Amino acid sequence: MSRDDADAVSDGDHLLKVLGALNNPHRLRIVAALTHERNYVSRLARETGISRPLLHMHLQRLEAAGLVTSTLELSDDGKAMRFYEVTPFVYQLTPDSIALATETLSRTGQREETR
Amino acid sequence: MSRDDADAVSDGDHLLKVLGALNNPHRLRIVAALTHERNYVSRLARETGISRPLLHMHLQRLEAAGLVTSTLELSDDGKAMRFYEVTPFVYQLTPDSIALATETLSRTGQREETR
DNA sequence: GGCACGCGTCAAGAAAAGCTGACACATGCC
DNA sequence: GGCATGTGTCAGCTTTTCTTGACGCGTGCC
Repeated sequence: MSRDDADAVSDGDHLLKVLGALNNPHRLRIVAALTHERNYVSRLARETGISRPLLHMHLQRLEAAGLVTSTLELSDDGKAMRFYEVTPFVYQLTPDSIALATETLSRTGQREETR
Repeated sequence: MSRDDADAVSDGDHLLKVLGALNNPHRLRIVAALTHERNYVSRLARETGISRPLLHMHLQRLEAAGLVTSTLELSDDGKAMRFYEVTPFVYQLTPDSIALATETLSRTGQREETR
């Protein structure tokens, strides 16, 4: 992760990405589930009732926004498993923090891509 | 608006609506602009470079989420003008606050409609 | 080998969000 | 009247986002 100043959002594009990552009921549930315990995708899929391909995509979105992280681990019986866990993020949303973040927002409707 | 406990989000559906309202560069700019000064739509449209129909729609979304409010006023020369201003909202986004809000989230992918 | 369980990806359809260009209405001013 | 400025709405197109149903790959176990 490249940012430690989690509070007071300073980068508009990043804020937008976080908002986009959180703007979905499934993803909120996923964050909630991972807050209780780290988990690997197949199990998380079963517990949340989300299909694997879909869950995969949602996790990607969350990870791209830096809200969760993943690590590939090997279970006792040799299976590769990807574990996800939430990062301890803190974002304060107020008119002022938004006004501030807006100053560092790239042009108009430009959907930012951090490839 | 029906909620005064702006901090600590407790209602999942409401949180989702706020996130959705903020998840857009134009709307962030609008909030920022209104933070500096209240404004009426036509002028705001000129200043932000957003077309009126579009701005209108964005303002509706923001208002529906309770982030801005509007009042219809009459200018000196008798024209009806709709003024918008931001509400002093405060939302804290953390894994825990989200986990909490998730408990009061309506079924799965159900996009809430507060008609 | 066949089955269970993990990982991941792709194509394609369905649904939601974003945006534009009319259009309608009202008032004040020259 | 004609023009400027304000309000609002609607139809329809474009772009994103969401979602599902195949696939492919690998390992351990009976």
